[in-house]
Amino acid sequence: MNPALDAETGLADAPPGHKEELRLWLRLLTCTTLIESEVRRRLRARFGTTLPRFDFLAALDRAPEGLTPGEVSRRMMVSSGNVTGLAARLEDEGLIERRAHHSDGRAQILRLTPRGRREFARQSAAHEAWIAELLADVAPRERAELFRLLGRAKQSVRARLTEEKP
Amino acid sequence: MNPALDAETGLADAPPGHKEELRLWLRLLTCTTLIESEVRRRLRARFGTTLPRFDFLAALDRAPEGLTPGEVSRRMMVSSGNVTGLAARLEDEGLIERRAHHSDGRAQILRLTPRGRREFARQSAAHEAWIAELLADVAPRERAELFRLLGRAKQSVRARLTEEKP
DNA sequence: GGCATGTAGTTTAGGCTTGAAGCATCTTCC
DNA sequence: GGAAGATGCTTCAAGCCTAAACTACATGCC
Repeated sequence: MNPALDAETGLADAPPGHKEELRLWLRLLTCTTLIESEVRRRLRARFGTTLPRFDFLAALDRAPEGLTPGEVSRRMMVSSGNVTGLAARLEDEGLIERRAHHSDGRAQILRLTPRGRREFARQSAAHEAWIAELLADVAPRERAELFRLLGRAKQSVRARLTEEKP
Repeated sequence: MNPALDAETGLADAPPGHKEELRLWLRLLTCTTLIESEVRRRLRARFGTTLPRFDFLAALDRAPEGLTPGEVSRRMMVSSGNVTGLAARLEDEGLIERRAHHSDGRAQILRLTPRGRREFARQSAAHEAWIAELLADVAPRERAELFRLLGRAKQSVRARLTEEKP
């Protein structure tokens, strides 16, 4: 796969149709960055934790029977090496625990400890309220439309990704 | 199981409207992450560079007179300590150069070198094409609407941020 | 069984990122 | 002029993140 490199785009003053997609992408990125860094700030200030840790607990919270590190890696969309490090820290803090997999000798099962579950419940409630607060000025109808259009974008991107690794 | 947790999503109870904002946020984050990690992958594969470096060059490319590190920090929305490190690496690679500020003894001016400008032009053309490619399935009308709604979201978030630090 | 191939996790080197502490310089206000 | 505070930048410690190399186990095929 080779995205048709537009010959005319080489110079700064070239105004091809592409510019619009670029502006859309930059705005998407700005929105995400603004929300994400505010959430990081608050997680740190209120709970002394970080977004990756929060996301990790969230993944486990949704799977009461536990998850393998590989599954956590896929759900969080991060590398498996990253999961190894995060899991070690969370285990040290007593928020998660490891068990051997019942049938696969290579795998493990990670689960929230009772304390991890309690901690996450507190954090999660606050987190949900923060998001609602930050997006309060987007009317319900606009939110629904935004959600739909983002779904479209997601689909568009995913189609291009799977295309090139068959 | 914690009775305060919703059985389906594992998320804590909250006033009814909140779930929707959360789903919107998660989708926004997924979209951004998908595009961003694909762009990182391609920048690495094709140009042996990284997204922060690319963004840094982009900021300087838009300012022919050069920028102070502080200005770069604001435009990239990253900490000033971060800019220090990136600038050092880019200077080592000969892509940017530093000059003393004409009037402020504390400040500097960072500018692209000719080589930096050439490098960025190459990368930028490819980057723009990638974004257009990834978003190709979003129709022009949908793109415009998405852009507008994201503007609304951005505005909503920003209003909440400035609110609390007067 | 036994080899080839694939998959699950870990390790490692290197880069990115932040918040906080620190230094130098600038600005303001007396 | 000079003190007090603000601003620009760097340094530092700690954590996040990835790709690539590696180990250990599993599975398929003969």
